[in-house]
Order: sequence, then C-alpha cells, then structure tokens
Amino acid sequence: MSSDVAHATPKYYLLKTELLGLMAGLRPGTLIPTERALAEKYATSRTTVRQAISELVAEGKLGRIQGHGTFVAPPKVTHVRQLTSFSDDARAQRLRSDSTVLALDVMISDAEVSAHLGLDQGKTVTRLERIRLIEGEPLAHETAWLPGKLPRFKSSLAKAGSLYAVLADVYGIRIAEVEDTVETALAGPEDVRRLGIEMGAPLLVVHRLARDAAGAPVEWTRSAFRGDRFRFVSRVKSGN
Amino acid sequence: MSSDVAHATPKYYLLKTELLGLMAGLRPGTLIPTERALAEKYATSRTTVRQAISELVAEGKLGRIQGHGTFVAPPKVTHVRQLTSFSDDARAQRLRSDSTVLALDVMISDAEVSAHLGLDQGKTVTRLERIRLIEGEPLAHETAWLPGKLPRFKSSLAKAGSLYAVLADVYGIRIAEVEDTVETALAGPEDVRRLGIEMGAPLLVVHRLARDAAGAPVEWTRSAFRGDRFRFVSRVKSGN
DNA sequence: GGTCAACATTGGCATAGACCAATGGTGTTG
DNA sequence: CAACACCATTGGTCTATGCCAATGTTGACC
Repeated sequence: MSSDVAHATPKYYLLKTELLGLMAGLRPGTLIPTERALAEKYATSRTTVRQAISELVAEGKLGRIQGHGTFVAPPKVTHVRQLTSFSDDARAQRLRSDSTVLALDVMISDAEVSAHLGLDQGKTVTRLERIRLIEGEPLAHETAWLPGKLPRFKSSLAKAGSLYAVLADVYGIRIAEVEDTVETALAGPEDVRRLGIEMGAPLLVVHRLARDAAGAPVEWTRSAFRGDRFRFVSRVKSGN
Repeated sequence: MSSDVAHATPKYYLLKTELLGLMAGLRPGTLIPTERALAEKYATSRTTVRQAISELVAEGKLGRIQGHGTFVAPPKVTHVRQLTSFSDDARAQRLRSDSTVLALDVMISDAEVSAHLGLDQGKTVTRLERIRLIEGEPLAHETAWLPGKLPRFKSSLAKAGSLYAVLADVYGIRIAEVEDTVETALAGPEDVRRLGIEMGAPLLVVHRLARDAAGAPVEWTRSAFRGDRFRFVSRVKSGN
C-alpha cells in the first residue's frame, strides 16, 4: 500500500523527514546546520536542501534569518475565536496581546467594501488598519471597515483598546452574529514587510462580517494571519 | 510608501504579476504558454518561471498536469460549514457532493484519539475514512473516529449517505456543539495520492470535536481540505 | 478500422555555480 | 571605552543545464 509511494518519493521529501529527525529533541531557537553544510552531509545540492527547508518553514517547523541561520521554530499558537474580539480571545487564554494602529481614517467605500456592508458605493466608511501582536510577536494584519463616520472614535479606541468594547460601550452597538470566511493565501511583499515573514509563506486569510441584532452589517474585516504560527478555533453550539 | 518595496521585489514575483495579467480574461482550463516558452519570452530561466508558477498554483490560480501543460484554474468553491454535515452543507449550496469510503472498521484507540474522545487508551472505536467530492472533484480527505462499536453501522451509512443523519436517525445521537480547529499544512505524498494535488500544496487541516447535549464527545474528525480549491465559512450567532 | 509502438512535448526533480543582502564578529580608530 | 569600518558567514535569488516521467500524437502494422 505504501511501497509504490516510497518509490516515487522525491529526494527533497526524504531530506525533509531526515531533518525532522535531526530536529527532534532540539529546543526551539536552536540553530541547525547551514544549507551548505547539509548539502554536503547528505550528498545533495543546496537547491534540494533549500526546497526541503522551505517546506518545513512553511509548515512552521523551522524559521530562518538571512545572515544568521536556520533554527527550530516555537510551537504554533492556538487562538480561540468566538463572538468576541481579538483582545478578549487572547486574554481568555492568558496570552499577552497588543496591536499597532497603522491607519485610522474616514474614506469613501469601494465596490468590495460597499457590497459587504450593504452600502451604496461612494458612502463614507471608517477604516481601521492594525497589526495584531501575541506575546509581542506580529501575528496578523487586519483591516476593519465600519459604516459611516464615528465621532470621537480615535480617542475612544485609544482608551479602550478593543474595537468591540468601543462599539458596545461608546456607541451602543452590540455584535449579534459573525460570519467568518477562511482560506489560504501566500504572503506577498506587503505581508512580508508587515508581518516579518518570508515570501510565499502560507497565510490564513479570514474575512469577517459582523451584524447587530437587527441583522444590519456593523463591521467587515479582512485579517491575514500567519499560517506558520497560528491555529484557528471556533466553537458553535446548537441553535444556529 | 511602496517604492522601497518595488526595489526589493524579486524577479519571480514580478513575473507572477505578469502572468496574472496574461491570465486575465482567459477562461478556466485555458492553457498558458509552456515553462520553456515563458522563460524565453521574459528573458529569464525556467527555474524562475517555475517558482512564479508554483506560487500561483499554490494560490489556486493555476493548475498543471505533467506532460500536458499549465492552465487557468477554476474559481474556489465556497463551503459553508455549520452544525451540519458535509453533505448537508453542500446541498444547501446546490453543489453535488459525494464521498468514497476508504476504510470503515473497528479499532483500538491510540493516544491521540483517546485524548480527544475522552476515553481511556485501548478502548474500542469506530473509524470511518472517506474522500469527499464536490462536483465530482476530490476536495478533502477525512477520517472520523466514534466511541465504541456501532451495530449495523456500515449498512446504515450506505443507505443514508450522511454520517450525521445516521447518528441522529439510527442511534438517536444529536450533535449539540462542535469545535473546529483550522490550521495550514503542506501536502505530502499521501495527500498527493488521495487528493490528486501536487507536492507541497497548501492544505486546510480541520480537526472537529462534536459533542452531544450532555457535553459528551460523539465524534472526532481530522479533515484535510485542498487549500487551493476551498474556502471555509462558519457562522456564529450570539448566545454562545 | 483498431491496436500498439515510437516519439515529441511538457512538466518534475536535481545539479553546480554565481552573485546579492543581511547579520554578526573583529579589529582599528578616535 | 565607544564608535565605526571591514570582513567572513549565512540565507536569498537567479542562471544554465541535464535527465526523468507523464501525456498525447503520429504512424506502422495487423
């Protein structure tokens, strides 16, 4: 059942298994031999070594820094996502969360944002673009669009920290339902710059549409999570 | 803000953009030029062309068949996942779903399965391993473990088709809550064989734990979905 | 007319080598 | 002793090339 598979298994994949064995028992952060050293040790080319290492990096099992070396990666962070906000979710798991605001402005909605928020194109929307950090590490790039212009939004957000807390406490908007769409994507130059990952790294791209009790769209968000460091959990109970 | 990015953008990434332009307007299935032809046209090496194409394949924008060529891929399938079963979800979207049973047996639970189902190790569990098809196309490999041994399970499943329908109608077990864990992974030789995808293709690996109204684990499932063809949607209403 | 063998085409894997870019250490210098 | 220039090391990108494996077509043969 598996011998014909073994026959067809390419060399770089065998090397991947070899490296996993080599990594076993090493603590996260430990440097493994250089690409050139591995190529010589396993009598192969650096190209083949790099293909093996690249996949292990994409899987979150190795990390690498140009000029420094390749090292065993820390385990994935599991993030429980419910009706709540990023910061609440993190706090519930005793994880230190933080966020950097890249942009907070009022703009005219484009076709995509309009469609999701159920607005006519050209309406005013508030945009909030942030980097999400867990334990000090950049984990996601997130852009949220909210219908209309929210008075004193910036100062409220600065004080409360959490978007959902501001919506509830300052504007009386309560999220009653969310719809998350999850898909895979590969990191481009923008993602590389913002998240400090490498080109082509797998991402979990989540689009969230949140509605209030009346079913009116309250928020539409695009989040790009690092697929190599992140695990997404959602709980659903009966009654939906 | 973006000029320094452009400066650092590697050639294979520029080529990716170039290919996206070339693909625009082409119908799914249309062959694009061969790797060797593209290498010559854009005055680069085949290696670089392959790196660009490989990422587009991983993103689900291109597909390729050895000995045949590289073609524009069909759009992703959106799959809504709720408390319901795979077949119910698909039917709700007017998609033709099907599944192939690879294994259906009774076995002794290992450490991992025991832990998730809340059993002592070495207990009897029923295993159901299937390939899930949408519109005739393999979309996921799925293995479900259920506690104990279910009488007349095979014939019931053959008749009903849906696992959840069998649980409800034959055994009176109603799923009250599910917890899904989503993460990215890369396809290995097994996945390649079972799903007809290529080595290193991104996967969405979902672990689902389903419980009944009393909170007792009813089913633990590992599903590997093709990340290039699949989009995962979950809806959550308030009250959770 | 159908069957099968041979062959050209196309993607898949791997090699060897070159140069660039980031990092970190070394040693000089103020 | 601190700051800085230099340099070796290491990963990042790219080239050029060869052979293998799957596919599909062509043409010989029955």
